[in-house]
Amino acid sequence: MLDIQLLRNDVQAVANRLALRGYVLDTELFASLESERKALQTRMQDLQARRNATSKQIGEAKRKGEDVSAIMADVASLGDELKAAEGAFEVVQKKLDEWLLSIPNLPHESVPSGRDEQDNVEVRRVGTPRAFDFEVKDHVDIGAPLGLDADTGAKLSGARFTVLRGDIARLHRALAQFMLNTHTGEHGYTEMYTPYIVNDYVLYGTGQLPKFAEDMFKVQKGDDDSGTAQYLISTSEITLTNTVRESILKADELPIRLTAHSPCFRSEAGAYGRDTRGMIRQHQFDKVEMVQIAHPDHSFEALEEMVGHAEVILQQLGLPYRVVTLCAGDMGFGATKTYDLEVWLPAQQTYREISSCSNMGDFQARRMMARFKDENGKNRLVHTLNGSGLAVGRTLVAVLENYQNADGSVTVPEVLRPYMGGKERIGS
RNA sequence: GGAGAAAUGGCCGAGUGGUCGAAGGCACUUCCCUGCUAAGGAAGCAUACGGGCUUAAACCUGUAUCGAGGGUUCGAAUCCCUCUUUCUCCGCCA
Repeated sequence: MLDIQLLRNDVQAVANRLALRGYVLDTELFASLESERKALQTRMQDLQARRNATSKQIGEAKRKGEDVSAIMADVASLGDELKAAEGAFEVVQKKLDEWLLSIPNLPHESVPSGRDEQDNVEVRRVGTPRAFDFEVKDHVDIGAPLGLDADTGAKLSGARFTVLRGDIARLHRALAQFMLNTHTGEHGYTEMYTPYIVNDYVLYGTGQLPKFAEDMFKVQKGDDDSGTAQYLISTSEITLTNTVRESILKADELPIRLTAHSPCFRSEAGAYGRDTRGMIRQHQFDKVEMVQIAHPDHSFEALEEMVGHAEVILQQLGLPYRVVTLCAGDMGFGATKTYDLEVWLPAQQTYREISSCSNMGDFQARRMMARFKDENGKNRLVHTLNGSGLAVGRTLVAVLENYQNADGSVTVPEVLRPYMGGKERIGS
């Protein structure tokens, strides 16, 4: 959520920044809602002040044993007037809030302009794609004999669900363990285990709601759909970031670095027909997530660091990748700046997203009311960052494809062998 | 699922329908006093939003907030209803 003061002070500047990401800000709507709000709020507060003053008078008069019927008659109609004013104010305030919640974040100055992924800017390439002296297979063909079982997944749950068995299931687990151990052991993150089902207001905090309900899985207890709506998390960014909601942190607690391994559930509405083959795009996938709660003055340094943390995983796994800065038009709703890490997939002869690291600025903090007491004792909003470190399913895909051998086996990357009982290859 | 108890500021804790944004204590900040450690004294110390003033802040002023939402009332922390959470006991359960 944007700071409404920013809009009040200079709507046009905000509109211009938002235009960079292809968002058209309805400045006229804002102007009319604001003037309405102002008039109604002033009126409501005046009435409240009058009510309070009169009530106080009545209290004093009664204490002295005086007759209060005259004053009572005076305020007889006040209650109704006040009720009407409050009602009208709430309607406008709610409209204003909803509108504000639907506006994406402002891109940082360092973000390249552009419409879509065509305009993203490559920052660096690391590692050299391996030269194969045989015909490479994609992960589906390599994985099938090793226990990657899309048919059983479909039988149980439908398209975009996969069953893993045997060594390949273990390799999948090994990847998550390795990532988690690296972030906790080397990068200073605290390991977290969090709920996979969350209340709807939590999703307002991180920005999935109100706009992106169709991307989520909604759940209910038994057949009871009354009460607070609940959703499966689409990323543990949601739970990790919201751990600081509605709290006032101490400045010396920052930055808070949290990591978790969790499943992620996404409906993939609007992705019909895309990446239908294999494990690239699933309704359920595992991810090791990194979240930082940062001091606003240092959040962009923290972003660079976090990208580095994700890169370490790729480097240690020996996977070639590149880093791109997303252009304004390709960034997610709440981001001020985003780097994507893309891993080399030999079967597709291309780099595919495996991690996305974003600085959300104070956008989520404002929605969550997450603050800290600064050096002067003032409460300020924190900045929040999140990044995949990494998407486990896609990392599995990358390992299978990059480490495949001519005989159909797959070499286990060295750093994973301790997690695989010392095994050097699977499927031979 | 059943029965009962509870929810007040950073923390503890008082609160009779009226002068209560809320006693008191702890913690914290500033100052004073005291020749160390310690102790004593004074003041300050919630959040959000509106309006005024302002480049801005400070400041002044108003409103709201005592788990949440409704209601009764001229007036609610206090009375009524619903919900949430926590604790205790019983049942069920990985």
